Amino acid sequence: MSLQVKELWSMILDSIGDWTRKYYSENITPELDGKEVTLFGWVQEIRDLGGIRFIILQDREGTIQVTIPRKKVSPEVLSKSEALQKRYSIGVKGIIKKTIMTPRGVEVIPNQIKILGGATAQLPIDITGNTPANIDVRLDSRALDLCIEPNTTIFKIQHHALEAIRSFLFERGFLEVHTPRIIASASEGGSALFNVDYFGRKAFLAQSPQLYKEQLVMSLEKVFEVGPFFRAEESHTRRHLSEFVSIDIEQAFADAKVVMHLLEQLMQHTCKIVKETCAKELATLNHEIVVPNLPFKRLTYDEVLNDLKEEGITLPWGDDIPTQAFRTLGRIHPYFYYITEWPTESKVFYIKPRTDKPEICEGFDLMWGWMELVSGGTRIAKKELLVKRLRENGLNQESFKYHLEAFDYGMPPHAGWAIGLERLTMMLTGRKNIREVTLYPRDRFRLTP
RNA sequence: GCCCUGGUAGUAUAGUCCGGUCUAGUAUAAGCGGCUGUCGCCCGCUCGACCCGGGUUCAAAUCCCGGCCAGGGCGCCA
Repeated sequence: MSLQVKELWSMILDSIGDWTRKYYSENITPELDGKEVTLFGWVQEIRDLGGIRFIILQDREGTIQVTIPRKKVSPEVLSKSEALQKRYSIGVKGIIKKTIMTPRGVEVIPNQIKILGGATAQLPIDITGNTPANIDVRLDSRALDLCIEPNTTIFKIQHHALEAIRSFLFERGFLEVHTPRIIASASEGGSALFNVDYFGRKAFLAQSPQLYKEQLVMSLEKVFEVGPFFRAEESHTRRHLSEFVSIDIEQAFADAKVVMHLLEQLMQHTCKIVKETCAKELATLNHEIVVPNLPFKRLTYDEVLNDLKEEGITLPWGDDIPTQAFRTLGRIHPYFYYITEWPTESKVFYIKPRTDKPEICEGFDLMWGWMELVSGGTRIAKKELLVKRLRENGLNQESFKYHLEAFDYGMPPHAGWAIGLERLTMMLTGRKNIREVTLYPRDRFRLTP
C-alpha cells in the first residue's frame, strides 16, 4: 500500500454509525465461538505474514487478535486492514472463533472494519515496550504513554484503592466534604504557598484542608476529603510533587489512638481489596502486595533515635529526622510502622502536646519503609493553648481570626490524619518515582503537559 | 537553593577515560518489497543522530569554558 493511500485513509474517517459495544477484548472467550461481536479500540500491533494478517486490537481492558486471512475476507475488509497503522482507532464487527492458534484460545474474523481515528506513523515513544522510553520523554508524550498497558494499570489500581478507601469510610459514618482550594491566609504553617490573583486581592492555593476539616467536626463530626493540594517547595525528589492528592479525615470525640486504629484497619482493608480485585494488574506490574497484620508496629521517637544510634547515626533529641536517617530506618523496618511520641517542637502548631509531658505531642506518622505515608494526631481543641502554640511558632494570630473564632462555639476533642494518595499508590504498585503514579505530574520543573 | 552524573537518529543505547579508518556502531521504531498461523513474527533493502554557543588543536562526538535541559541525591517540606 502506498503512502498516499494510507494518508487518504487517515483523513477520510468512517462514521461510528449505530455500532455499540457490548464486549471489551477481555470478555471475548472461546465459549462465544460463532457469535458476532462489535469491538472498539486501537491497533496495537500488525503482524503481516502475506496471506494472513494479524491485528492486535487493544482496548481499556486488554487485547484481542483480529485475524484476516486474505482469501477468506471481503475485499473491503482486506483493503481497510491494509490501511491500518499502529494506534489507529478502529471498530471491528466480526465473528468470534475458537482456536488453538492463540494464547487466549480465541480470535475474531472481521466482517467489517471502521477506521475511526488516525495516527502518525512515527510515534514519539515505542508503544510495543521493546525500547522503553525514559521518564522525561514519557511525560512529554503522556497521553500516548498512558496507552501502554503497565502505565495505565497503575491508575486502575489507584482507582480501586480509592474506591476501597471511600467505601470503608462511608461504612463508618464519615461524610465526604469539599473545602476551598483558594484561601486568603498565607500563615497556616511552614511550607510555601502558590500565589493567586483573586480579583486583584492576594490569595493562595491551599496546602491542606486542615483548618476547615477541624471546623467541620463541630457540625458533621466525622468528615473526609479527597482532593488536590499545592506546595511551592523547591523539593526535587522522587516522592514530592507541587500538586498532590491528599486523603484527609477528621473525627470529633476522638484522639490519636482512635484514628490510628482506624488508619491501620483502612490500610489492611485497602491492601486486601486491591490484592483481590487487581490480581491481573498486579501481575502486569510484577508486584505483590502483602496484606499487613494488625496492629502495626509502634515505635516511639526515642526508640527510633536508639535504632539509629545502633546504626551509627546520632541525632539530637527534638529534631525532625533527615532523609538519610529515614532510609536507614526503612532498612530496619521495611513495612508499615508508626512513629509516635514526637517532640512537640518538631510537629506543626495544631498537634496536641501531652498533658503529662508537654514536650512530647500526640502526633504520629505512618511509615512505609523509609517513606512517610500518613501523618496525623490529636488536635488542640482548647483555644488558649492553640493561641499559645501559634505564638510559639511565630505565626500571626490575626490571620487565624476566623479559625480561632470557631473554638468559641464548642470545639470537641478531635483527631485526624492525611494520606498522600500518590505515595500510597507507589506502595501499592511498587513504583519508585511519584511521577510514574501521577497522570500529569507537577513538580519544581514540570508544568506541562 | 546546593552537590553528583549525564545530553549521540522517533525511542533506547555503544563510542568520550587516552582527540585521528567515526564516512559515528547496535537494537527498536518508521518507509519499501517478500512471506497463510504470527504472538518480542521472520527475511531483504532504505531512511535517520553527536543539546546550544565559544575556545584549544593540523584535527573535536571525544579536551576546556559558558548556557540550556534532564536524571539522581541532599536541603526544604503542617
